[in-house]
Amino acid sequence: MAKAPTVDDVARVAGVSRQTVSNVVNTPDIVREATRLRVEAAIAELGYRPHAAARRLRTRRSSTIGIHLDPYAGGISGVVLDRFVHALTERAGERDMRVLLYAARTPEEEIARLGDLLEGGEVDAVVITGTFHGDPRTGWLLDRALPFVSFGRPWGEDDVEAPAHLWVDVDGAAGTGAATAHLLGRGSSRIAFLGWPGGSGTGDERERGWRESAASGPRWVVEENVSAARDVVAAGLAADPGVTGIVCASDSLAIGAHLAVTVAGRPDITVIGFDNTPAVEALGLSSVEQLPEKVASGALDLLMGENGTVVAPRVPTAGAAHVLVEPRLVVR
Amino acid sequence: MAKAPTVDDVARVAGVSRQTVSNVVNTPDIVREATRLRVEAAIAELGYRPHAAARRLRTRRSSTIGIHLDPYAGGISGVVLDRFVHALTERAGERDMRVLLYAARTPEEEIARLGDLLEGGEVDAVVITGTFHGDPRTGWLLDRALPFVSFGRPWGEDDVEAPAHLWVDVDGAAGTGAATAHLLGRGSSRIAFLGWPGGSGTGDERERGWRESAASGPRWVVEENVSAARDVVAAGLAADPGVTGIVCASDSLAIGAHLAVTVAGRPDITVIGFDNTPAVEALGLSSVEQLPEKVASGALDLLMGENGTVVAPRVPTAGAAHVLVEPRLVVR
DNA sequence: GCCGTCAGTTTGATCGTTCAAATGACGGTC
DNA sequence: GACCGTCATTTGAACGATCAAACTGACGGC
Repeated sequence: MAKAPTVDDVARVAGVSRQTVSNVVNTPDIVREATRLRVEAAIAELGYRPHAAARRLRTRRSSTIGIHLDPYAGGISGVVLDRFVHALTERAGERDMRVLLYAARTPEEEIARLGDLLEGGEVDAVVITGTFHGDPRTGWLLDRALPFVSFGRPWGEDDVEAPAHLWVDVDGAAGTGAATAHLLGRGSSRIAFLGWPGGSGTGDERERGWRESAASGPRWVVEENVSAARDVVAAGLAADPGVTGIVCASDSLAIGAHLAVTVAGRPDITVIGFDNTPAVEALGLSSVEQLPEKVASGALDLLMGENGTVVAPRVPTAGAAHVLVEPRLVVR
Repeated sequence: MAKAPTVDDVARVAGVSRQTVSNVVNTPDIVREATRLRVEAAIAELGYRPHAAARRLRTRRSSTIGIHLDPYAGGISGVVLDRFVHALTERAGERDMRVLLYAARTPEEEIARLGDLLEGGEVDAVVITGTFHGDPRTGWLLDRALPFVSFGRPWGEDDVEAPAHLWVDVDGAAGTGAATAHLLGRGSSRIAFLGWPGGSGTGDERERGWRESAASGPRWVVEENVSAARDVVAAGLAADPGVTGIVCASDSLAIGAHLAVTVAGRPDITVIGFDNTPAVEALGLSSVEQLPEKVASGALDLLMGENGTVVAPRVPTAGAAHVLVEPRLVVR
C-alpha cells in the first residue's frame, strides 16, 4: 500500500505550508476561511490522518489515560469496575482522550507498570482503583508528582478538607441510608444490616448509612460469599424472626440473603443489595446503583478541569479535590 | 521536575554512543557484556525510560491493540466481553503489547474510529467483537488491508476452509452438546432447549449442539430476557411435564428457567446455562464456560504468530486463520 | 510618505528514538 | 605485510508533527 500522506503532502496539494495544514487540523479558527476550505479539500482528497506518534512526540502529550484491571476476580463486584471502564472510555472519547488498560497482579508490579506508562509518556494520567489504607501506589505517585485520580477515597485523616490527592468515590453511607429509609417508609421497622467484618473503609461506610438512618435491628457479619451469607442470614432469622428488611453491603450478600429468605418461606422480608448488578436485576431484587457514569465524569473533571481537553496538573485544594457521587436506589 | 533523561544522557554517563544504549534496551545480546553492564548501571542511575512516542514514530509501530467496547448493555452477556478484555490485557502484556479501548455507538461511528486509530498509527491492529452477517466493518477493514481479528466467526459460506479474515470464536455447539450429554448421563431423557428465535448464527449453533446430541425434547424460543424466559418455561412445563432437563442458550434464559422450575416445585429438573456468569454461579446453576482466556490467547496468536511480539500481517490460509475454542461445562 | 499594528502565513528548529551505513579493532590466512 | 572477515560500536539521517519566531501585505493614523 502507498505511504500514508503527511502534512507536507497535504500542504503541496493545497498550495500552502505545513504549518497551515497543522493549524487547520488543530486550531481552525485562526486560518482564513478560504484557505481552510482548500486545505480541508486536500485532506479529504488524500485521506490524510495525523500520525499520532509524531504529534505525541512533539507536544509531549499522549491524550491517553491509563487504568488498571485487576486480575479477574470472578465475583460479582468486578461488574462495577467494568461498567466504570465502559463509562470512562465513552466520556474520555468525548474529550478526545483515549483509555489504555494495563494489568498487574501485585501493587509492586503495578508500580512498575505505572512508571513505564507515565514516565515513558505512554499515558498522561492514570486512574487507580481499589485504594486501601496505606496504599503504596499513592505515595509513589505523589512523590513523583505524577497526575492521577483514584476511584476510592484515600482513607486518610481528612479526605475532604485536607485531601492527599484527587479522588472520586460513591457515597456508600448515602446509599445504605436511602435503602434503609425506603424500608422504613414501607412499614418495616426492624431492619437488619448484612455486612463485611469491620476495618474495610467501604464496608464501614455502608454500615454507617444504615445505622444513622435510625434503624433498629441486628447487624450480621460475613465474608463476601453467597453461600456463607445465606447461612448467616438463615441463622439470624431463626434467632430474630421480627426482622422484615435486610440491607446488604453488596449484591453477593443480597443474593445469599434472598436464598435464605426464600428457603425460610418469608416473602414478607425485603432484601436490598448494593451495586445493582445484572444478577440481582435478574432476581428482581432492589439494589443501590453506584452510577459509574457519574464516577467516570467526575474522574475526568478532576484530571482535566470541567471542560478541559488536556490533563492539567492540579494541586489538591480543600474541598475541591474530590467528587462524591450520590448513589441511587433502584426499587424492584 | 527535571527533564526526563534521554538516550543521549545515558550514553554520556556510560561513555558510549546513543545507539549502544538503544541496543542495550532492545537487543541486549548484540552488546558486549562489559558494555552492557555499564549502560545498565547508567540507566538505573538516571532512571531512564524510553520515550514511547519517539520509539513509535521511528519504528512505525505502536505495540498497541485496539478493542471496541459496546455501549453498556446492562444485561448479563456483557460479562463475557469484559472477561475477554481482562484476559486480552493480561496476555498482551506478556508480549509487550498494550490494549487501547474505544467506544462507538453505531457501526458507522466505529468505522470512523477504526480509521483514526489504525491509519493514525495509534494501534497496530484491532479486535472487533459481535460480528454479524453482512457486517460493514469487516469489509471496510479488508479493503484497506488493515490488520484485525474478530471475536465471532465471519458467518460466511465457509469460515474454516475459505476464511475471509482472521477470527476466534467459541464452539457453541460443543458447549450445548456437552451440557446435553451431561444431562443424558445423569439419567434425564427428555431434555428441552431454551433458545432465541432463529437467524442469529450464535443461537443456531448452540441449538445445533443440543439437537445433535440425540436429545428428544421440546424446543422453546424466547427473546433474551429473564422474565419472558420464565413465562415461556412455565408454559412449556405445563404442556410437557416429562421434561427433566433444560439446556439454555444463555445464563439470562437459564435464570428465567430456574425461576419457573422453582415456582413449579420441580427440583428434579436440572437447568444448564451458557456463559457461566457470576449470576448463575451465585444461584448454583451449572453453565457452559466460554474460557475467554483462551479466546484472548487465540486472538493474539492469530495477529502476532504463536510467539511473535509484533503484529505481522497475515493472509488467511485455509484452516489456519481461525481459533475455535472448546468451551467447558462447569457442573454445580 | 512613514511607521506601527495585526491577521494570516511561512520557515527553521526540535521532540527522542532507531535504521542503515560507516568506522575501528582484532585475528587469521596466504 | 597486505588483505579479508567478523564483531562491537559510532555516526548521520530520518520518522511526522508542532512550537516559536520571522515574515508578508493590507490598513489606518499622523
